[in-house]
Amino acid sequence: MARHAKFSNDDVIDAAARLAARSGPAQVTIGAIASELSAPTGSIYHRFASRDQLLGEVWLRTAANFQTQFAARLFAGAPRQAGLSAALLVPAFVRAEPIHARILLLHRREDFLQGAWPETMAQRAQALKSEMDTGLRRFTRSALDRSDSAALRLIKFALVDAPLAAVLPHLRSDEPPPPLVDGLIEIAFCATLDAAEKLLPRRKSS
Amino acid sequence: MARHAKFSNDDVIDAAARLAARSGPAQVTIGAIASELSAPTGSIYHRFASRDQLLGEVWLRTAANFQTQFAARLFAGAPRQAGLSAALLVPAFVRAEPIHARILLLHRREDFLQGAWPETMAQRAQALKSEMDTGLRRFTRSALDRSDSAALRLIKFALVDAPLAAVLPHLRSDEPPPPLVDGLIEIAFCATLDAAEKLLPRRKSS
DNA sequence: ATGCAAATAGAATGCGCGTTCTAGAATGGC
DNA sequence: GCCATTCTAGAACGCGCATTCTATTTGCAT
Repeated sequence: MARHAKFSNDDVIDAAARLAARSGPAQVTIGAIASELSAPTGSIYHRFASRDQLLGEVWLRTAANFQTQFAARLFAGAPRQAGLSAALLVPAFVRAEPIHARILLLHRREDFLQGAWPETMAQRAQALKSEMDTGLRRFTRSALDRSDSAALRLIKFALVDAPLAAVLPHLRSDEPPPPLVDGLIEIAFCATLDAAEKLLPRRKSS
Repeated sequence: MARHAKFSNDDVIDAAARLAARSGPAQVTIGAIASELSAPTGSIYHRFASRDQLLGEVWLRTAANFQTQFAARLFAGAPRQAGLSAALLVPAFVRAEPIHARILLLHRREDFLQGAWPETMAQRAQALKSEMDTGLRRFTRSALDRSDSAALRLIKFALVDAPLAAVLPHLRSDEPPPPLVDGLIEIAFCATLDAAEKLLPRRKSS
């Protein structure tokens, strides 16, 4: 019925993702994507209604990819084991998919879309966020037998914040994190969970 | 001899800093600064040769401010005490000067000046970086009696990366970090230094 | 073969922002 | 009081980029 697309939807997203990972979302101009693909600028708009739609898609696809793996690890086995495995996903993800990792961890969501997100994408972003929130809450209950905000904060530090911190310098220099990084994450994870069990009384909801 | 300046050099930097902290360096346009000051755009250029010069100044002033305090704490007393005190400067700085903290910790240096830094500012930035590097190296020697890269990486995690991670969620939501955050930082700091003393043999330079 | 749907192709448009330019006003030394 | 100097004031310019518009091409259904 019609001419075949030379540049697929994913071709465009991939090109945008490469640019974003390399030099940040601000450098992802329609012109830059076009020349990365050797395509004319107009063709981009046959796939995406606007630059915002495209950049939002880049971010959402990457975030969903990471969160799926994270959630899978978080509930595979005994809490302590599974939690550590989830925490160690962070450096593993950085090594396996440095482009996606740089997109997700090196830039803030607001740098992709400065203004408001298009309605349907805002919903998808919100869905990802609640998914992560309820996952962490569920994990906190199973690991500490509590779900107050202090317990949640501790778990989030052990599972997300500390791994991110350990990996960040290597993301910035764009080199794979050395094995030592996994050690740092494990140290922080164990120390935080030990402290949580020691300091926080169980079965109390402050 | 001449007319008095209505807007001082620091007035301009402060206005730019407020805007950068509130909505990121990309939103710090000359027009935005001007309207923040109720000044005409032209006046900005009587103080700074270009937007790059101004934004660079914002970043450098903030970084120098933080680093001075950090270095002071790092060598005030016994290593373990002093190190913890330096690590805890991070949340203290966020509470005391949220604007400067957001500028320094929430955005990357490259988001302030995308291209190359003006020569003299590049030198000042480099000087700050080496100052921090040698400070950390000196601290590593005094705390662990080593200065190989593994020891340095551990110390940097305990002193910089982990505190940053603990504070980051609160910077994003623009609320002062609760006291619990100091606890997290202390836990990570002590665990990392304990592990370093246990795992790394002393007086070896790998 | 032929027409139409859906692409490619890239020039044209409009806008936002950094920077510069022109005018007018204040200040202090003479 | 007058001049040189340095500011305020804001309009004007030019460039880069998102978006749109006008061809032109392609391939399947008929």
